[in-house]
Amino acid sequence: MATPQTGAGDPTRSLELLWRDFSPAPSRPGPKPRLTVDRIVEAAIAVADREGSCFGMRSVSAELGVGAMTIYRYVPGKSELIDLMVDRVVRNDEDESLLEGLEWRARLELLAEGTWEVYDAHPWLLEINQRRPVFGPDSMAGYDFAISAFEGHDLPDREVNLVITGIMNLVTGTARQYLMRDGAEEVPVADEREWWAKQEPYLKRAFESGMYRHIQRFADESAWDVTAHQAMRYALERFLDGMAPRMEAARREA
Amino acid sequence: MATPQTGAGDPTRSLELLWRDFSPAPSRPGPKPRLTVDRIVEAAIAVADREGSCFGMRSVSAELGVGAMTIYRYVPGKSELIDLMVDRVVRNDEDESLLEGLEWRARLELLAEGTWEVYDAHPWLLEINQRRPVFGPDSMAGYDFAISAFEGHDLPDREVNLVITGIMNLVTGTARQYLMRDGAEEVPVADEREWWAKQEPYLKRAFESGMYRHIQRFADESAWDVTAHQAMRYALERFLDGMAPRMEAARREA
DNA sequence: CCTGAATCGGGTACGGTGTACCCAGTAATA
DNA sequence: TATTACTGGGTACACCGTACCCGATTCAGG
Repeated sequence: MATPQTGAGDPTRSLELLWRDFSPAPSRPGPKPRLTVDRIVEAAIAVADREGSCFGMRSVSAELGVGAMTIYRYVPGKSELIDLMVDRVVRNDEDESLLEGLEWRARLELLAEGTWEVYDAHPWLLEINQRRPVFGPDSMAGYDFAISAFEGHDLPDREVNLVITGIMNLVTGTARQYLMRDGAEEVPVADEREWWAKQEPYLKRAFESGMYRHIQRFADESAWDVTAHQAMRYALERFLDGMAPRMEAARREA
Repeated sequence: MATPQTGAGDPTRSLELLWRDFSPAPSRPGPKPRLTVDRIVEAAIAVADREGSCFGMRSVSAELGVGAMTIYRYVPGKSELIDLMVDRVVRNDEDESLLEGLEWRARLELLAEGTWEVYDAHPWLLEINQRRPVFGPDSMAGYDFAISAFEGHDLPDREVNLVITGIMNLVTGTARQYLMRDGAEEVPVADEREWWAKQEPYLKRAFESGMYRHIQRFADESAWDVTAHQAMRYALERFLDGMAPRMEAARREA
């Protein structure tokens, strides 16, 4: 049984670490610290990526080759560490000039694809309670980019907000259904097909029972051949189709 | 730190329990069982609802007034119990005749609202790994109802599937962002407003730094006054707007 | 009726988690 | 050099899911 995470520890502590300035510390007595917060965050991400599901603090310590409790000198607790990991992982070093001249739709698609890629690379993100997000420099930059898609349009701020969260939630929701890894210790159940094969006899019996009238006509086997990314793109495209007339109406007359 | 769940234990065991028939058991030696699977599932749901975040097996035992290990006589483990809870919680006892004559759009909105209500009543659902879902009688009925929305239309099976999962993921994603409870032991951080107030000084400093050019023009305070349900509805309506022309094109000529 | 067998509920214990706490060693300051 | 703040490591605790064992209970067969 995996032990996923709640995220969002003491926000003050997290925020201090997220926005910490890097001015050289005044020289102080005592041994020089062997670690840095950045190295710990980096290591924790590596561990979380590798262990598939959630990670343990002891694993992070081991990754860094230090004692179990040492990292607590740098980071107040696991929740705050997760806040740091989240902000680190959404960092985007792409050259902003590449976006020059992109339409709103292309920009929002880019937003969705970028978010998708992050989830694809770091599925453990999907197990984190993202309610009450703690905004760090990189999450902020992400939101800033999202807003840039609406330049040249007079869509009300409130609606801009709704659109962005809509897209994010759509991507997150789909990613959660398809990308989330199993807990580390569980049997990997080989592939998807085997999973459904196990259910088949029960489902078949259910169909034959005569309840579930509509599902019955749903015979086309290939209906189920949907990749995670296709599902996300389909929902996204329909959503943007629905946005199009509104964006057109809000286009600022030059 | 809460300990959310992975769901999906041994699927065979879960399926056996989900689709167990209720023919009276042949009389066997040994004392009569004091509990039933149903009572355990019911109790576990009550505990999960009350404890806000995830529940412990010992709490379920206590709720039923039995020893810690007793429930393991009825249910193989926590994961399988969760599978049962999920199927129980999506049960819908509404009279199907109420749906008579509803258009596809109204039906899909009903699907979304119903799902939303389930999440609202049982936020712990949002912490469960729903990849590799185990289909029980009630999940099946839910899917059957979803498909019924497409009656009288010749939308390809594959696309029907995409639409349904799209809506479900959209609702789940939004619910996850807004409805998810904090872990039980964490400070409740009172209200939402206090949470953002804590972040404000940092965000303000960030704005003043001059990076984040776009977020800066985003001055309308009321832009953030969005309820969870409004966010869900907005995304849903745009999605359905995008669906409308396709549904129109697929309407079966009578 | 009695006896054997199967099942039940409860208790103990194990390995895992996050982390509070203490202690010895280190290195910059006065 | 003496002081002092700070570091890293180890131990220990409470909690989790649950494997295992044992005595009590109640049926089926003789």
